[in-house]
Amino acid sequence: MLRVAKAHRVLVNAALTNVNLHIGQEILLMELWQEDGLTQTQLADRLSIEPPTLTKMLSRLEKTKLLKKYKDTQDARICRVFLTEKGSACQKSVTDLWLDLDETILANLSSEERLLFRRFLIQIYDNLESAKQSQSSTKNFADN
Amino acid sequence: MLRVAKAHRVLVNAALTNVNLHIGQEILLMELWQEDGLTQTQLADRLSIEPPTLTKMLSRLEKTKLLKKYKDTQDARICRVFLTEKGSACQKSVTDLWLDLDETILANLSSEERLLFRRFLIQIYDNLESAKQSQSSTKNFADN
DNA sequence: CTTATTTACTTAGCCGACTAAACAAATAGT
DNA sequence: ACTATTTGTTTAGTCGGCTAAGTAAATAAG
Repeated sequence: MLRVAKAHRVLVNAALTNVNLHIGQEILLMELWQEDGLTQTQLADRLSIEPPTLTKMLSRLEKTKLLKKYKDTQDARICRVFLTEKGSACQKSVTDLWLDLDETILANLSSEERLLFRRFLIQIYDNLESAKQSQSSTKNFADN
Repeated sequence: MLRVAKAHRVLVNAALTNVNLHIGQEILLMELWQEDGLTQTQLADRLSIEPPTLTKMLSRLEKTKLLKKYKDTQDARICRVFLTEKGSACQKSVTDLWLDLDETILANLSSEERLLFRRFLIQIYDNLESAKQSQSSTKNFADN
């Protein structure tokens, strides 16, 4: 599975260089295409990354003028992230690229098989999540 | 699938900190446990990583005294990588950890389902590899 | 009202991954 | 024999990921 993930990563990376993006930046943009003006905390949550990682990514994306950060008017602690025109513009090319890759990945698999594979992935994800839960709870226990 | 890979990574990482290893270092050590004294090129090939990545990893593992590099006596360009006693010693804890995680991942899946899942993964891996092939061949074509 | 705590984000520093470019040693061409 | 090329590794610099520690603003507690 690790090999699959790595091979996938390599292909995504190669495809993204044509759009002048680095790997990881595309899924951040995808969240914004779905909902613009998100808080950094919301973004970090949806991407399952830590806040410091997000800070760096945002500053780089801001440098390439794909997005902008604005302070919230209600709460001065909060920064909201907005797409620029350039950021909105590259949506189609990236989603096309993504759909293409999805199709090559799942070639030679019937729709039943794809569904089954998806079910397995969900099961495994749940297993991992519950393992993480029990792990962190024992850690909290040790803290007392 | 990306979420699964990421969740997996998080758990591996948490487990490895107990053994004082960083993620990625364990699979490098696994290759050496299987065959000691490998060339850096061989190692990079087996890990599917680029030589510069390996150089850094090795220098860090050498700093923590888990392995040593020696120049080949036949060919002065070649460096061969050998485990130290400390490097050999942590084999059991890591493989145990790995087997444990494998079991938690695949919980609630029958052996038939596991086999099927494995088949899917192999199919997808092949798809990715052939896509990479066609991609690099068009690139070579463009170079002429 | 003043202090403590929580919340949102940033900075510093480490690691794995990459590319591009350099370097050194062995081999091939002439 | 001397140059050119290939092969093996390293250096420099970028990016995504993390933790630990810090800052600033909002809220809770006294």
